[in-house]
Amino acid sequence: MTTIVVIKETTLGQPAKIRISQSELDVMDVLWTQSPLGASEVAQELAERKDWNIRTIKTLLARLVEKGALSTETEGRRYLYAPLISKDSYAAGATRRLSDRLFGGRAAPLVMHLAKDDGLSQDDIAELEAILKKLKDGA
Amino acid sequence: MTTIVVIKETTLGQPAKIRISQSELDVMDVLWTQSPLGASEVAQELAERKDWNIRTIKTLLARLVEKGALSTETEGRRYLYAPLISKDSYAAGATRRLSDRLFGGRAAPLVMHLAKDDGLSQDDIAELEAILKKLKDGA
DNA sequence: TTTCGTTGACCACAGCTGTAGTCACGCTCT
DNA sequence: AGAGCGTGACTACAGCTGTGGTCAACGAAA
Repeated sequence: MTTIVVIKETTLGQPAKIRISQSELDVMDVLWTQSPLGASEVAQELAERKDWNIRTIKTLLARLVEKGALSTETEGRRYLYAPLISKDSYAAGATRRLSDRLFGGRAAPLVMHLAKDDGLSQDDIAELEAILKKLKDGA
Repeated sequence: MTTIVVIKETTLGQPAKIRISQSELDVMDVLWTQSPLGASEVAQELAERKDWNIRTIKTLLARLVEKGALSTETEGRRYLYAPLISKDSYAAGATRRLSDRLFGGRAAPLVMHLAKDDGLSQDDIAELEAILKKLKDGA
């Protein structure tokens, strides 16, 4: 007997290119900081930065669930939302895409852009040097 | 007599947040490499990478002109297109936005993401170290 | 001169995004 | 028991994006 195992694409490689829009990212940020939260709690957190109607936030939450970026858990008659993808992995993907797309995957020119225009403080520079040292030793 | 000089917003600060979409960026890339070019020449360059109908490319060119990302120059009865914003300045803006949005403007975590996942070769590391040294000396 | 291919101008249309509105349902307060 | 209010489900709608079609005009080829 032959067993055929079908692996969904979404389980391979990148976390299934979920596209998160700008506004959606604002919502994700809240839940990356603290989760799970209900819609109104998310709204409360966002209120400081965004002047959004609660419906707008609910729409964004629903879209994120639909896209597979958030999970829901029922609590009473409402949902509690929590991220399904970590900020770290999202950031890694976004960074890589930018680097590939604009700099042919090379990090140096990217860092140079950050450096220009007051992008890097002395602290940043020190921190980067530490990272590089570790990388060199490690590899 | 008083002379009033009106400086359009677009001439200040950032190059007037022109939003360039993914596909549009592919077109810009061609013209950043070589310009000015007519639509069919752009299409020819893109043909190697993209399977786009010439109309699609013309639409993208038109939209980029409309957005102020490209200039046109008439040659006979066709246009020659050329970038109005440099790849460098676009890349700088995109990098800064990413860094601000995802890493609170700090470069270090960004570089760490590049480092993970085989993002940095030994050459890259050496290059970055050189950049950092220059930055430290310069500042 | 008739035909043809190329060009920009304008149009199309579905999916994504930003930003809500409406609705029915079930708690909570009176 | 009735009135509000918060909840998710569904709907709306304009602007952007991806992708390409139509059309009239013009220059080249036959």
